[in-house]
Amino acid sequence: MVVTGDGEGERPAPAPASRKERGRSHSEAERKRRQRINAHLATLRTLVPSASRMDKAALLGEVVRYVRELHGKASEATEGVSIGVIPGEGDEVGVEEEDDRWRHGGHYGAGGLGTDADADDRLRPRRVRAWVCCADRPGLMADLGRAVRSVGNARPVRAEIATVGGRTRGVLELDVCCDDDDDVTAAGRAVELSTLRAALHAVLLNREEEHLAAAEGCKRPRYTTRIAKVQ
Amino acid sequence: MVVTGDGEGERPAPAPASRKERGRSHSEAERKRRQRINAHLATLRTLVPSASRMDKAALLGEVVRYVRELHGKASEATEGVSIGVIPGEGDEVGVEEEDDRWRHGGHYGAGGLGTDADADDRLRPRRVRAWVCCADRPGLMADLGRAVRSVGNARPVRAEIATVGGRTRGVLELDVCCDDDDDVTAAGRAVELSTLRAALHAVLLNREEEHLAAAEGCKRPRYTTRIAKVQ
DNA sequence: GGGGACACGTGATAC
DNA sequence: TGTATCACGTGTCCC
Repeated sequence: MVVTGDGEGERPAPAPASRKERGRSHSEAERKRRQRINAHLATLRTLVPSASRMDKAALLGEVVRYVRELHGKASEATEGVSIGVIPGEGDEVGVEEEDDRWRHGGHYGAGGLGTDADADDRLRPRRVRAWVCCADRPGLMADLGRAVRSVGNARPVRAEIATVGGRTRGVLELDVCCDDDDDVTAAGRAVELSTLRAALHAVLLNREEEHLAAAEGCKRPRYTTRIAKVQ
Repeated sequence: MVVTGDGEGERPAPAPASRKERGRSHSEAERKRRQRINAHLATLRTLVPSASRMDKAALLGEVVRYVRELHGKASEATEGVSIGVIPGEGDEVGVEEEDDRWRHGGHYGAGGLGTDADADDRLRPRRVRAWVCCADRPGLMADLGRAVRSVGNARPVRAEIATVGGRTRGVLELDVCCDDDDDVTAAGRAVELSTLRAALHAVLLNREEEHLAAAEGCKRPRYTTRIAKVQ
């Protein structure tokens, strides 16, 4: 407890400026600083998707994830232009869950405080990467969009579509979030993924002869790559 | 100071659980929480460019700016398909620096605490937007990538390339960062930009007759659009 | 009660 | 010297 009297009874008597006054301006400055930080935190809460009603620490974790998500894309674009999206010769469709999440260069201090992100790993939306490679055709984009929407509460995070020589490859990254009381069981997750896979397979099967012919007509390699963020 | 004895001398005697023990576990948990937050903060410090050696509040401000930067790009892509990237009829190349930076919806609290991000505005990487519009041809992507790399320490943040009807437009956004003791003079900045511009001009001039002929051969417009949905 | 999360005031410390 | 930041322990409120 702070002594109620204003006099400097005993003690080393640190300064001529009344100790009480100093303490007051001090705590006031500290309060200012705190609310500066919290203001920025509140701003971040509005910026980062689905970070409302989050713990302060969890919010920061989500911000880390979000920044990594975007930051990673940028450096990926560095390598020329994302060769991963270049379409191959064969038709294919794939869906995979990325659970090797951001384990690069974390360096959470030297000490033993590496357990901070373990708790909310469970509740976090899981990153799913889906791709399809087939002959290009008009309406392919729309079909891919439909495929994405076919799986419930999947948030498209990023999409790349490249078309070269009439062949198209689309790579989608989704956050499949199980916000509320959805089934987070392995079975529930699997059915969502298979739904997405089936939808993409439908996209693949949709190629028609006229489109094939059209693709034949244009031998010249044609790139169209697009890096987009959807929130 | 807390009384050193373990006994509950007088006072309301709050609980049968030794008060000292409770306080210890309490402060311990609080410390745990603190270092959880700080760990995420340290991670953010490594993720956000030029945010090392920054005040905790300033760091968060920078994070806000960074997230807004990428987030803004995302919502830009939302409008259907970023019509800005649709190629026009004439060949052109451009380089411009975006200095109207993120002055939208700041709302840094109502008070006078709006001065925290002013200091590091100078050291921050500047955003450069470069574009080229020409006839499509194989290898255009590679050439653009080369053009980007031709200017030192330029980090590609985002790239869009759209090809329609044989005409291609590529828009690149770069962070030209002057981290260490590089020349931040106006002359130094100008030479970097002109280097980039020259490289892009070389890309533009590279169109050859065979590519033009090839472009004639494929009349069918080829779109690459994007699913977009923003909350 | 017990645990988590937050704001607060305070001592230490750097420029 | 004042004026920043930071970590710490504590009180308090809410599941």
